[in-house]
Amino acid sequence: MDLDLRKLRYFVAVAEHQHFGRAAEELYIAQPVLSRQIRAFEQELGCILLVRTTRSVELTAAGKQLYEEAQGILASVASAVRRVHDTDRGVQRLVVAFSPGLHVADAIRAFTSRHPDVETDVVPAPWWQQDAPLRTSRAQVGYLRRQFNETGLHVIPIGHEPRVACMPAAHPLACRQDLTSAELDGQRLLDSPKRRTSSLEEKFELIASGHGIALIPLGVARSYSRPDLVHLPVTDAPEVETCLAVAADRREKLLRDFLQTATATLRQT
Amino acid sequence: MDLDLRKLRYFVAVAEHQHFGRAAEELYIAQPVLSRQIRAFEQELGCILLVRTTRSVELTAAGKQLYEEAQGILASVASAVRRVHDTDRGVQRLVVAFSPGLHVADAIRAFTSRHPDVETDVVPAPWWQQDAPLRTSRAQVGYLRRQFNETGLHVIPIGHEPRVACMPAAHPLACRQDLTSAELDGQRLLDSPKRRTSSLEEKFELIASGHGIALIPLGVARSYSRPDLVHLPVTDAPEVETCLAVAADRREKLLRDFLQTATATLRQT
DNA sequence: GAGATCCATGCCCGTAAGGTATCAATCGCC
DNA sequence: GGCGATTGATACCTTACGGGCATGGATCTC
Repeated sequence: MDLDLRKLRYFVAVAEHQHFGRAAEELYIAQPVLSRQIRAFEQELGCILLVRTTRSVELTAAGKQLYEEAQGILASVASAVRRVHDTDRGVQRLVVAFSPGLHVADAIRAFTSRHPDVETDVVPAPWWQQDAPLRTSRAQVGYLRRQFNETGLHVIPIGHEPRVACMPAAHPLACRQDLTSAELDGQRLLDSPKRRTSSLEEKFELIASGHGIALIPLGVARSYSRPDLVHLPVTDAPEVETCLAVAADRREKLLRDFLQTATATLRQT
Repeated sequence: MDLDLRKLRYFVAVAEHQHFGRAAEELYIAQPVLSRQIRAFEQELGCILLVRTTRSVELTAAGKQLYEEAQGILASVASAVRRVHDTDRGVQRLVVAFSPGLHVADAIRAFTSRHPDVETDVVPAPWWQQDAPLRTSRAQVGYLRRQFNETGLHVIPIGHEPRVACMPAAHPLACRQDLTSAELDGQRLLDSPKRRTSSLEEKFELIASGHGIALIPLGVARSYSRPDLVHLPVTDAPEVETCLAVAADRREKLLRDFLQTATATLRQT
């Protein structure tokens, strides 16, 4: 079974755009090539991944499954290659996962000044599965919002964040100063870590187009502001805890140092 | 960065054989092809993976790193493809990891007779990291020896196993009926889950060639017997616990059913 | 020093990936 | 209902790369 990563990447592009033309554009290849490659890929795999008409491209069940799997495969290949390069060049590296809106810059700056020899990277943590980069050892430590399965992870709480209601600027409640959760009762809420296939951007798109409103952490709201959305404090909504997390079986000195530096940085501010 | 899985497989073959000719033979390609592919692979990666002389092939540090990474990548690609096929065909599958010498056949037979619609697979668990297949979700449940990090796993003890001393047939102690651990004091012991790069076969090779002796679970000794090695009971060595393990966040009905069937099977025997 | 072993190089061929031009089906619109 | 726009598929050509064979060149053995 000689799955080809090139074709897998092609498939991912098509799956994401649901459009052969745009996917081809992104991949810098001609559209007919993409059509043929995808068809060949389906034949190699022995199952149909996409249902195409001239007006739409949709994923089949197998296609959806492959798309999910592909995320992990491509990401782990990329980070494996990076680790090989690191080993080759003899550098140590610390990869920090972060949830959007949490600022890791201070801690990383402090850390790199103490360890100029260690290279650092940051990777975003998917909102629907904050712990994924830690579990797949793509990152060694994470600045995360505490809404994930903590088994096997060591978690250090570092703060709190209020939740705000995110709604279209045209919404009847949008002119208010703040809200209580009771006032949101009648509203359709698009809620959190359940639907695995949608990105934050998609979620905002849904909200902007009037499909509902959402309760999101303040930091997320700040980092994704759009003119057609407003964010209102919800006075009695439970706060979100933010935390540092590391895989419980990691014991490297580098990690301990980072945690120490990070918590020290927090205490100063 | 367009890493090619074919070349990665080629590299793995060479790394395992440390010999281009034999690797090529295993891959059913000509040796010159392999030489060129590996060289091209090194250029794509931008680092040297192998130091070759006409008499030996050795992995560089980067090569060793890549070899480690490759194991995981290739395994996860293979299991991803299988899951895609499963989704396509609409079948459910249960993958059982097992440590060598633990017999899972009864439980699986009982399970499949209760769930003829569910396909089952078994995969070997690496001795130096029994929990790996569960952590990478390559398997949903494992028959393992209880010598791994249990955080995030749900563990059900199912039995005990004595340890035996494994030594060359020519060893001075080899004629004994049994031993006590005190008698092993002077001996060089090759012990357990530390060296991550060696297979069980290599370990036995080391023992056979007189580099030391090892304490291993009886079941392992039984399933890997060689004429040039003998296994002697060590009367006071601590026993190894065997167990069923599942990822703590897995809650599928299928898994519960399997655990139930498996423990019931144990009680009968 | 002769022979064996083993990786590298040179040369050839076939397949498959990529490009351009074009077709065919569907939708929107007047 | 017909026309144009959009979009995926097909046809055909070119190029690049994987693979095979023959052979070179280095190293170890005896």
